Amino acid sequence: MVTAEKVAQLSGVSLSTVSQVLGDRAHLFRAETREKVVRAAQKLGYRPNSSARAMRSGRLGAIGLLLSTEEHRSSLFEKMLVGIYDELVRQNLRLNVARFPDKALTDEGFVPQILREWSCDGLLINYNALIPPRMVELIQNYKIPSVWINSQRDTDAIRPDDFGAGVIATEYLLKLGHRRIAYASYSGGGHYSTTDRRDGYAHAMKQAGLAPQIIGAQTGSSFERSQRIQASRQWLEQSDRPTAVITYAGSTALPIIMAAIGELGMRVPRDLSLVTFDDSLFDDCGLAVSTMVIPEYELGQTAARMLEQKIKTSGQSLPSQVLTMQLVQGNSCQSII
Amino acid sequence: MVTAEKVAQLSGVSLSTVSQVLGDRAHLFRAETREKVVRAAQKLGYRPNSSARAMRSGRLGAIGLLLSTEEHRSSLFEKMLVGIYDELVRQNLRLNVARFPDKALTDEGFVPQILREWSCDGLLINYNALIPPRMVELIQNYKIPSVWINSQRDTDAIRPDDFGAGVIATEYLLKLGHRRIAYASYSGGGHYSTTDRRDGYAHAMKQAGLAPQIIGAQTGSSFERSQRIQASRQWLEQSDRPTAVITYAGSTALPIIMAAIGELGMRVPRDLSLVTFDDSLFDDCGLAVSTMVIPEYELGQTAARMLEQKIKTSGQSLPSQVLTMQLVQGNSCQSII
DNA sequence: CTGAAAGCGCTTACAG
DNA sequence: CTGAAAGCGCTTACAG
Repeated sequence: MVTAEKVAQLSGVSLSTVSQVLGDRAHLFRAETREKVVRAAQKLGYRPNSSARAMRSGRLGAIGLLLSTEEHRSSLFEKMLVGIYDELVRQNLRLNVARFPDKALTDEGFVPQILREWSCDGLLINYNALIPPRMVELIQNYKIPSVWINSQRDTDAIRPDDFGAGVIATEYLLKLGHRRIAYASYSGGGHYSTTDRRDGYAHAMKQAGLAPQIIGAQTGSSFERSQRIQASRQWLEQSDRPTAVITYAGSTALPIIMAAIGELGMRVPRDLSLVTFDDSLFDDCGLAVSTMVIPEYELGQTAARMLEQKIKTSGQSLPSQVLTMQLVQGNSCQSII
Repeated sequence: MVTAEKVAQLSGVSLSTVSQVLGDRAHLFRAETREKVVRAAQKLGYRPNSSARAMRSGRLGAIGLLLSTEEHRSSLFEKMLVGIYDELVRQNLRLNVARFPDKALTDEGFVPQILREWSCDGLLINYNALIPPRMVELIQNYKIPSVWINSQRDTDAIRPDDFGAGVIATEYLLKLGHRRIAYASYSGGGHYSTTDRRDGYAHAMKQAGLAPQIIGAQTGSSFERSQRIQASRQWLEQSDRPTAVITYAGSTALPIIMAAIGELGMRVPRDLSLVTFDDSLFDDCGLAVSTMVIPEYELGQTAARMLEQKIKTSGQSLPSQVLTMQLVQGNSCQSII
């Protein structure tokens, strides 16, 4: 193992000189001394031990990202991760990823190692589903500065505005002249977005004096993938079928498209207008579906910023933030006026 | 900040007693002493400082995962991450994620912080595209124990057997009686899998005395998503169209399905058999496409194991591993015998 | 059965 | 302009 001590020996200066030259006090030393030290460090492949530094500074130089093992949409996940990471790089912080099942946390004895040891300056907590009470308790007990991602807490949380997005999507289709607008969701799940998007849609419909039409799984249940095309076909075949549909996610839109185009000979957007939610313009199948884009990158980035803030103020509470979603237009909507 | 010292004070014992009771020497102490210490630690919310421990042990207790910023399939990414993580938990290791663009590494002066500082015991390197020579150089220079994921290096690497999977997929369709089997890829990219899967297919075709038919983008180029349905339609309309197609990924299969089913009124598998590559059975659209499954979880898990091995033997070289892919059957293939 | 002391690798006042 | 020394929070041989 190469230590600063060894660099000092090789370059014939003291340990503290090495530290200062390689740190932010290089300007205090003669060019000659600096050169000697830098050359020796390079030759030996010296890398300062981050633990030693952390001990001195009292800061670990890392934050932890806590993930549930419950299913979550992975592309979302990656973009958020990148947003977090980019912000951390700016602050010279490392990113520690941890992950454990909700179930483990209901067990009284279980304390995950990221909480048990002091190895991060703060925590980003990304639980798409419900947050186990015991987790909140553990974190409060240990007084770890934390920010909750995708959570509806009043403080120290950040999430996208799912309700507002439901409204925006609906009003967009209303403006195109649609009246029979449905909302479809084939997956259940305890996350608030499942209800919020739907409620935003229903709210906008009622505002326009129209009756909401909800298609698909109710909260908690979920359609098997293999049944989704068939289920879509059923409601698409009815004579008073909607002229436009808002889908919970791209994965909801796909079987609907398959049923409409493949089985019933319909065209999009000629016979059916579509708007979906996703993390970017949903065009996996070659057809660009107009999308309410979840700002995953910004979510991650802002969460990281909030956490840095909290770490600086040793855990002081911050007001929660709600990020607006934007509609990105594809080729899946048509005016029927 | 709560230190072991404070726990010692509160419980009226010495610092070293606290350390030993909370460590793995608890059995050496009287039950009464143990209780006192544990209670005090709990009351104060004591968490041992991992840096201090790391300094003593000479091991950081963490490994680093290096990611390229170049596009990669995100769901793959998540499963691999989980495989890595599960294995690390078993060894009580933390996971540090880092990420930087290939371009940055061509810059002579740039050394990413995960390499510049000594903050991990070893590195998992996941570059789907080409590995910048400078990165290899940096890692060798610093003598960091490393394992390369998705790389064709002879040592210290792990990857799935893309060539073999191409063969398996083709032989499966041959056995079902297909002769006009095509291979389709709409994306380019420098990764070896692009060529290996195709070459495996071509190899199996030639073995069977048949001429390979490659459809779509050649290496390096890539079809825009919006053109993929149209492109698919073109080759599907020809009179001698293939009866079966192997696609590079699910994202290649989707527009083909859309063109076949939606535009040409074909059925799968009646009029066209499909096999694809993906990280799990590809049924996004409600139709289960038979899939050569990339063992992402095992890839991550095994890579982590290899790295742990290397860390123990202070970086000694390990032979590379190649993981076989399995065919998971959906409803997209039909015998035509 | 418990405690005093050394030391892991650094940084930073302080002395010269 | 450079160096000796203290100390960050732990663990572990060693003494008692």
